[in-house]
Amino acid sequence: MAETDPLRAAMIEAAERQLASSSDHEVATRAVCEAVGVSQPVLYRLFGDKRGLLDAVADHGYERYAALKAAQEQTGDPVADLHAGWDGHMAFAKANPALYQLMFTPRPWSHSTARDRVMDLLVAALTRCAAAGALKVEPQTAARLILSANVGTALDHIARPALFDDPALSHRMRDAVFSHVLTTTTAQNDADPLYTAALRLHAQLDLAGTEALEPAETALLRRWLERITQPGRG
Amino acid sequence: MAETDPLRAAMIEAAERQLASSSDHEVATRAVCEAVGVSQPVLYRLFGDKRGLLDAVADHGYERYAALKAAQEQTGDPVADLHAGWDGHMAFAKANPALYQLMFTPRPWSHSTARDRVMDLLVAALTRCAAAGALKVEPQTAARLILSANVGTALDHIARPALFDDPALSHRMRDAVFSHVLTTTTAQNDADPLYTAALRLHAQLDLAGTEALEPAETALLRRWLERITQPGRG
DNA sequence: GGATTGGCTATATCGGCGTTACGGCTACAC
DNA sequence: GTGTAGCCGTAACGCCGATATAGCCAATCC
Repeated sequence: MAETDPLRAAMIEAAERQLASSSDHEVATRAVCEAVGVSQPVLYRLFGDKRGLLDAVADHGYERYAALKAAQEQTGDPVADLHAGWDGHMAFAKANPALYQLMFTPRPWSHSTARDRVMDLLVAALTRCAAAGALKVEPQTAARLILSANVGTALDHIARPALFDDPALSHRMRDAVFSHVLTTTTAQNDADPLYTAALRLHAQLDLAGTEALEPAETALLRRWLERITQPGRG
Repeated sequence: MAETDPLRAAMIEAAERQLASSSDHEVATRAVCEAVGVSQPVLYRLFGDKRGLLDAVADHGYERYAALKAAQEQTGDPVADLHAGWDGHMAFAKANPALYQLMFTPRPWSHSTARDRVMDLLVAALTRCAAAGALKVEPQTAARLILSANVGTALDHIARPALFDDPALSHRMRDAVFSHVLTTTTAQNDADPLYTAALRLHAQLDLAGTEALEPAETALLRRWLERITQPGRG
């Protein structure tokens, strides 16, 4: 977090600019060096490698992504925030396609944590939904489903020449995944009330904790709840 | 289809081999040339460009993909075939991750038609479902949804260190998307009977055609059906 | 039958890339 | 003042994609 090196930040921004403007989504170390007026060895001292530079660019992209999300998730309704989060994700992908691919497409030997941190954000938003009793599955599982669908839809959007039927596709996918992850809002679909109640309590413990139980007791309770919501782990 | 140039095929296979074995999912034109015993100008004569070679590798990957699918979709039940198709897609991605990314990840300036042809295959499978009255939306829309979800899930699978919970995630996603695209098999969910009947008739016309109407009449009928199933297009 | 010509090949090369060894510079320690 | 340690730029290495050039071989034509 203490990213106070101005030179490092300048090189990251230059790299991101060149990544966005280059026609083949490629960036040359020489170009970013002479863009900020330094020579190549400083790049290798700061980032160690070209991959290190790209990882830093991806992490910087996460910072912007997180800032964009923090400026938006303010509603009291967590499922409304979840819907807005999906649309914000798609907007981010459409606005910065090259950076998006750098962040969310699998790169070999990548040490960037952008994707994992995005998923942490999503898990947090989903935990708030679970605390409100709106989640049918564990937040981790739901997050992985939602993020995968979001990435797939965004990459499809990037690959196409940006045809006309964009938002319809995205919203269709969003509804499809959400309806398999969220409880139906109109009629409280309690197919397995014990399961959903355990999920809800677990999320509440994650969010606020409790002072009524000792820490050891709370930990044991969490394990019991996990055994209810993850029956396969014995 | 008349791909009878053995040298071209050998170079494509060499490139695919090196792509799969290289740690960074990269391939060098020099390496594929000396792997088949020719020099670089023949590569540029045959493929014009490195991108041309990669496009050819991607298209060859589609050939294997299509062969794998043709050897499998034999059941009389089209929705069962659709489920098997999803699982086959995931298996293909798991078996050849580098080739999969080459085929399904957006590359700038790519002239490969692998992704489009995969979607054509999917549209055909979905048209069979629509002819059986099992589809709720147009085959094109359903295909784009399914393919996007499939790619997103497969890339998530590739990015992760291949943890344990693989098939559960994939099948969850599959069920989520399919249930928003297929009619519920247990109870014939005819929320909009006219719409679904129009879809079904359109698919039947695509599959078999009709001799009861003149060609011009059939064409007009198709346009009417499309106006029913795509009310936004005026 | 021998010269010619056109297609195809390999050699050699160019410019650019990622990466690093090396020498010089500055700033501080004693 | 002198030694020293860290930092920087210059220059170079090896690899890559792409190409100009020259040689080869076979078919063709007089």
